[in-house]
Amino acid sequence: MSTRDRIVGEAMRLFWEKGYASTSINDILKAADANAGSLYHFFPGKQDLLCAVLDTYQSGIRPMLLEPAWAGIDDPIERIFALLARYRQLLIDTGCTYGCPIGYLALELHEPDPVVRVRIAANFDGWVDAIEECIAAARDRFPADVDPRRLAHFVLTTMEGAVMQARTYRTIETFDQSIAELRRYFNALQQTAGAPKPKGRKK
Amino acid sequence: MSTRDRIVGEAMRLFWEKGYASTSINDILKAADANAGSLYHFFPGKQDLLCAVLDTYQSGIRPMLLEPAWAGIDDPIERIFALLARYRQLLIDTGCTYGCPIGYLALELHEPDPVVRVRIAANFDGWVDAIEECIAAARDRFPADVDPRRLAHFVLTTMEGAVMQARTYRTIETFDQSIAELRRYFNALQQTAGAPKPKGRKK
DNA sequence: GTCTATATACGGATAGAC
DNA sequence: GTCTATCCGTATATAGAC
Repeated sequence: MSTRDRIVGEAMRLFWEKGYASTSINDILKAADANAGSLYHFFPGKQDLLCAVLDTYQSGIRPMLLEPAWAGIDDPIERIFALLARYRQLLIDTGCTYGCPIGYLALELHEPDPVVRVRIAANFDGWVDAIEECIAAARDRFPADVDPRRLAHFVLTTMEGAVMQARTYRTIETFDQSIAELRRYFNALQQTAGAPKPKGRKK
Repeated sequence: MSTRDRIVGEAMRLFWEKGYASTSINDILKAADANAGSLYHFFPGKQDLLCAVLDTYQSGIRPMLLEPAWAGIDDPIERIFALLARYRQLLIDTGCTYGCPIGYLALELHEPDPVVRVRIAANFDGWVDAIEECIAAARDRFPADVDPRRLAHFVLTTMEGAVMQARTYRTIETFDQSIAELRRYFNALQQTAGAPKPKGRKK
């Protein structure tokens, strides 16, 4: 594994565990067993390293996040909740301390440089894209006026808000309850899908 | 206005605008037109000042947040959405940069001292209490198996998640859409309230 | 591309006169 | 309770040999 990859990987882990501001260049160097000269050879500064981390997250959404979460699950709606269950497991594994690394950075960096902000937004977009695909695949279970992308953003809203509370209360309870409410919302939407529009239903 | 109050007030503003870590003691001193000696006369350290800020937020929930938001609004469910509209206005007024100061701190402080974390949780609790009261006041509009506190936490979940996205995308659109989905969920719950439990309905 | 030593600034916190 | 000067650690970043 190259020095560059080690630096990016350890930075990714440390930004997640300690936050961006609280992680010093020295922390990263020690964890990656590298020297300052190496880091500044690859990156002009700390922020550029952050950009590399965010790019790595983005390109990892499908192979590292979605594919493991969706293995063996075919129903598109169940895939949504399987993804949310991954975040639940992440919280459980860390004593409800670490949740979504992107959401964390999104709030920690108050007025980030545009180069950083667009990358955070791109990560959210990639996540929402995946949820939207699931909803679109189950399109005929929902009322016609349900907007798949809007609903997908709402799933992200729920996940991030639920993670925030789990972290604050250091308990999985509020997370589970928020996901349960989201599930109930999905059920309610699907129940009302058939009745109001009995026109042109396929098959 | 006392020096102490000026220090707490400016710290509150700066923590909100720049974050806790990025706000230096010197920033606060300059903004409050005070000296280091004064600050350390009132507070042992920066974290104690943060605690004072969080206590101020908590005691201000009703007079500073709920009462203005609820002025002239009697319907308990409309009160919930009126409160959410306050956060919307906050985002609008700041170019979608600053949202809920508590949620911000909740994610910025990764592993905060227990003294800090319990104060963040207390702020969330106070907020959820208010929402729960609204839902409880409209209890008979919802199905019997709706848990008012659980649903109240879900409102907080939605608000915080929606604010996070508004900040990231620098647009009010995703915020509005998330609130619209929450409204739709509330409507769906209320529509199903009458039918499944026609027993002992009052009046 | 890797290493050590270091420049330079700023952080939180303190001392002690007034 | 207020003020100035300052300690001391750590931060990001750089210089320059290898």
